Amino acid sequence: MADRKEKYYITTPIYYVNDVPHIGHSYTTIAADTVARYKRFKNEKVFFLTGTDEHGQKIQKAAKKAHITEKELADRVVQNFKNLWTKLDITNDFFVRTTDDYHIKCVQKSFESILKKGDIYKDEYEGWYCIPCESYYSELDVGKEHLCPDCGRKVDLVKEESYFFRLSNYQDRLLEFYESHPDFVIPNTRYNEIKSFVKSGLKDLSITRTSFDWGIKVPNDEKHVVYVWFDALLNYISAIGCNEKEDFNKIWPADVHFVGKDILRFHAVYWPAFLMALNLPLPKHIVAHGWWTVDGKKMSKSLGNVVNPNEIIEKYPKDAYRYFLLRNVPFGLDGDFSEKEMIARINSELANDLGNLLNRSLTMVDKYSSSVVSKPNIITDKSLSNMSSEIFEKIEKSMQIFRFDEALSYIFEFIRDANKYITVKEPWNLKKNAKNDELQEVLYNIVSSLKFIAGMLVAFMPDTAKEIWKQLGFENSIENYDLKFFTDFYSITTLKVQKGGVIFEKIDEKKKKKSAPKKDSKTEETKKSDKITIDEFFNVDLRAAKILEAEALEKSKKLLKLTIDIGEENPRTLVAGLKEHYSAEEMVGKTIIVVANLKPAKLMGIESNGMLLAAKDGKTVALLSPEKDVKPGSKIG
RNA sequence: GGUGGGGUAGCUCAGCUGGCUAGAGCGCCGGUCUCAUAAGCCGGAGGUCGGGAGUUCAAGUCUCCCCCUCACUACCA
Repeated sequence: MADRKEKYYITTPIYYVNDVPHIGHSYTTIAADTVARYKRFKNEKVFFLTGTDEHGQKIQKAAKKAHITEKELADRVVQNFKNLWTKLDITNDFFVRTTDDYHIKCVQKSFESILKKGDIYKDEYEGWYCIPCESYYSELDVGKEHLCPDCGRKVDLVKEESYFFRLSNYQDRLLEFYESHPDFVIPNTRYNEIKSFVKSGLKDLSITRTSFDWGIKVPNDEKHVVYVWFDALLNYISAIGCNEKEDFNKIWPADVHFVGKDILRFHAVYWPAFLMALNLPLPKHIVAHGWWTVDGKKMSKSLGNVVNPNEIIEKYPKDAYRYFLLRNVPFGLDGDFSEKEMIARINSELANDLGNLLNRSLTMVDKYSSSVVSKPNIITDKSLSNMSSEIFEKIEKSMQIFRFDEALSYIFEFIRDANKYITVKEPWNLKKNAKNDELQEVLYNIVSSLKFIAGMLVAFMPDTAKEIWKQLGFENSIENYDLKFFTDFYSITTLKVQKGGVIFEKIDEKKKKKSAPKKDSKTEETKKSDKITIDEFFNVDLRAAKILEAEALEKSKKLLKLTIDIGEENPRTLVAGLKEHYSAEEMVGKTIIVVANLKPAKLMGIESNGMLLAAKDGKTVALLSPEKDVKPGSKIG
């Protein structure tokens, strides 16, 4: 069975269509695309999958709000993703949608098969339901006081018939598997996290719902709809034939599932368990990457700093964007996106080091050798050739562990070597002194280096590689050449170069100004949709409150217990997460502003009645307080 | 609180199983070539390698304690 596998199978997560594509989506997809291209470059057969997750309550809600059907909504958003992937030249072989027929059938079939086996069973799901949020939470989520983790309101205990997946049965097998496959989860710290999560115990998983119906119906029990992960994860097999078609075994198991760290658990715990239940082999690697911050800040809609890849690639070359994302962050860690840094890299690495190397080299070939280089009979200086083999080896190692940043740094190390070589050899002097043989060799070495560089870049910056290729004067496109043509440094016999334009323009900071108004208009948009009426505002009862006592809670990292006067008969107790910013002593006597009509919450065993207002700016937290003395209990508004 | 990472030049980070005067890239300063996108190349700038103690002939590199930070988890916003 295993022998039938023919293709390197690589996937991105399927993206939820309740969202517009942002830098994070593009990063995962570009990373996967890079591996796909790299494998193809090495003459391996590849199957590269991406797609969309289109079911669930959120979509149902959003569609209702927009007065369209769920499918119409999904169709619309899917197009956003597809368009972006086209623009980024993503080379996926297929695009899976969870609303496609084959997927629905696959989920139903898989469900039935596990049901038959006994690892799916019907029971009652007891969940805590928050009506306003329309969401279920576990006992753990809601805590002892049964409050919604999102809005803080009381949740109701709801019993609902549900099908469960017997995840608890798989705990030992999973742990065994992790032990014997230490590179199953990459990077290592994530591997440790997963292991300890599973060790701490697994509960059976509720995998159906009856409370909404935008989803895949459970066979023979149609009031149930398959819930999230059992639907979504199966895309990885539904897209390639669901263990039915001839080709399935040529592709499955997946070699790499690329995921963000937020959905690692589902891929590294649930998914292998589902596969075990289906008697299918497990994927080779789950590779989890970090988050992107923007200019050091967390990306969020409210900050209005969500990076839209479409806007970036309008302003900068697509390859520069790919390069920056892949180069700037060690895979697995969180990365920071800033246009300033991206411009710095474009200018110094792409324009100065690489672009200029191509440019100066071809100019010399034009000037000194009528645009033609040929392989000399004897090559005396093989330093660049030797370095290229070393570099390629290093790149290989880095790519095996998905360290794109390292791989790129090696390529650019070689680019610097080539620049150095030119400086040392001084072709202009060879020309002046009519040392033609030596000059020919030097030019040949340089052009061969560029050939090597183009090959190494093909996975990371496809456009750039192609452009270099064209300027080097190759008649066939770069994809037509075998790996050997690149690893064999002296594979060029003769070449007439076709010098073209500059491949990376230098960017001055002026470009940045253009982005400013764009950001503003975006913020306005979000503001518009978020506007509330005055009545809605006054639903919140804001009051001035005087702090009578304050006490730091010993066991808590963040919490202070405050006793406050808001003009009521008895003082109230309020617990606030301020310990890291204010000491208990300095709180006493202050007049602050609190939300008085918030439902009580129990924190560290103490009931908190209300919430105080504070301004947060990344690290700084500042309490709001009335500018003049007012009576405790004064209304704000 | 538990677990697992980190804390090394202004910035981003390399430094494997302990061993010559602690490295790279960027930024900065100075020099230099001229084929080139005022690019390239060379040199410099000097960082208590988080703090303290210990092991050793020898410690960013091992041990212990402490501080800070990040992730996961718990608890909780």
